[in-house]
Amino acid sequence: MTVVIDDDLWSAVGDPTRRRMLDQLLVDGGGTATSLSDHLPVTRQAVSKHLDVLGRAGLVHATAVGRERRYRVDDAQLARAVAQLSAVGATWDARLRRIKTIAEAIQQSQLPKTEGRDHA
Amino acid sequence: MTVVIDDDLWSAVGDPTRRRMLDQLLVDGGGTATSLSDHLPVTRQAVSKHLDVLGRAGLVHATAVGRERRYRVDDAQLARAVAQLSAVGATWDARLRRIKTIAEAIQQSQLPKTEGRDHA
DNA sequence: GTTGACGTGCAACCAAACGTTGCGCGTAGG
DNA sequence: CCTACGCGCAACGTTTGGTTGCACGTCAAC
Repeated sequence: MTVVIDDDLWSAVGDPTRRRMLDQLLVDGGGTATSLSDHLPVTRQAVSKHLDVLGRAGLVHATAVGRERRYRVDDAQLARAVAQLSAVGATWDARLRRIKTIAEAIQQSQLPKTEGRDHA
Repeated sequence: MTVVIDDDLWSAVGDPTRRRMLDQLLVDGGGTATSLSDHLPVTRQAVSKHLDVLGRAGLVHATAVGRERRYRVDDAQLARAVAQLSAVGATWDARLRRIKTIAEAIQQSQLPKTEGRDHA
């Protein structure tokens, strides 16, 4: 348990702008820094830097087309990212569920002494 | 579609240190800035600031106990965060699946003209 | 009660990340 | 040729994650 997390992938996906960029790239099936910035509240430069980050995380790949630089999402890598998101989510969900169960058990058995503190 | 995301929740959970703090708090059922910093590679001050961020996001609540400040995870809010994680994951997963399906369809029907570009 | 140790909060400071503007260069197209 | 578009680079400002140092309250032991 305590799923091994790729912090690079997480931080890449952690930024709201980058998430929207990925969304956009998925919907449009690809795009350039300029085309992405058209639909985002940030400048082309900012988008370009984000694309660089996403590229280093392996989430997107670029191909030069004339004077354009066209980016596409790396399906496999995004799938990995999604897997990690749901993994962490599942872990927390499990912990929450376990806590709730314990709480109910304590309430039922009426044990005012047991407080759930195991060690330091 | 395009699930509405609470950027405050996301960014709260986006930081690796904060994720570990939440993990720790869940496992131990609560803790203080000092106790958390013992198991983390950062100082008590840094942890304190993170606790502040988590507090503003509603993910933890503090109760003063003597000279200690004991923090506990807000189950409901963390559950919300988990929901958002899996929501985004599900969205991307769906898009990926759709793309893959389209790609296969194109390959099967052998249409060299259709390129999937709808508009700008 | 005094004294010391522990836990906190506040302030100053540093580095990295996100964002901006301005500039110069290559390339496509009238 | 010359305009306009798309891009990269550099300088700069601001927010964020992190550190150190210090002062204050509280618990406990003497």
